[in-house]
Amino acid sequence: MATPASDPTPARTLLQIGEVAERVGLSLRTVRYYEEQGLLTPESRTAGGFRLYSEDQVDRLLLIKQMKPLGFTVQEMCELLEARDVARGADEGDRAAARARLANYAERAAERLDKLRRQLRDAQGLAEQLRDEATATAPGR
Amino acid sequence: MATPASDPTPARTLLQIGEVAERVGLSLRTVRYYEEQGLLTPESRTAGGFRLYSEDQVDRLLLIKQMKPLGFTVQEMCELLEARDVARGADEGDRAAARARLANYAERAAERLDKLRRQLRDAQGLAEQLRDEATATAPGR
DNA sequence: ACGACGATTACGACGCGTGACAGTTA
DNA sequence: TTAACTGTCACGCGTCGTAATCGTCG
Repeated sequence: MATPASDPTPARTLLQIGEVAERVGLSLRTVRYYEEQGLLTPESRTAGGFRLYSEDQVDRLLLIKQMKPLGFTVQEMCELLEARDVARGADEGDRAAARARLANYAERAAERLDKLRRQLRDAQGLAEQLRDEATATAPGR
Repeated sequence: MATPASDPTPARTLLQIGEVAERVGLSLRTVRYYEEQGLLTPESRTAGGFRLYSEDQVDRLLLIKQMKPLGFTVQEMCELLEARDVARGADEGDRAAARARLANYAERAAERLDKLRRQLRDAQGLAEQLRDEATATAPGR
């Protein structure tokens, strides 16, 4: 299933960093930066050292990209993803704790969402107000 | 008019920076920083140099605070506010151009809004997903 | 003259990347 | 050969925090 021990040859296409960056819409530098910060490690490397990424990792990067607007720092995302990994892992004991941490992050995400929503409302009114002022043939005088 | 020459004593309460900062919810430092960047100049100063702000300027600061979430840089807000000032000003000729610029900013604000909305949607799904993973009694196994 | 408040200046730090470069690999 | 990739170091930007030192207000 998720971890097919019966399939020794991982024939899944592995991409190198350029492909990945292009697909996700990040620069090579940024992808390496994220790695440096512990956000994702390439699944493997070529003999020569080229990074090789799986499709899952591309998804992970996309996830990261979606998370940013929530105002999470790289470090937070790092911890969050790590918790998620554990929560999906095999170790029953660790999973509970990891899920708790995940819940914690989920809650924070929800808070950020609310904040975002409020900001959006404010900003919406503000944008309208701007438009009004811009298009008013003559101000209130 | 806007400048009542017949009222020599501007009895409007002027606040000094501490009051202003507290009301708006910014630090003194930030208020001074905004001034440094050209966002707002205190209406006047005491003989000794203390900054004095009008109520209008408090509003302006609140406006600025609401604008930030839209991703405008301080410089952009600076230009925007300046355009607004001119658009409200007396000079008929300048007003047209200023309103055009304002419209430009309004449009950009609208774009940012859309972007915000999209991000919000993404993030919303993401937060749910997180919650699901966190609360799942057992993952898909 | 006292205590709260403010001015100015300057150094620093955090978060998030972005070059630039010289060497290696495909 | 050429394009893509490597690691490393350092830099920049925006947004303030903080502290020192000194002046002002009532």
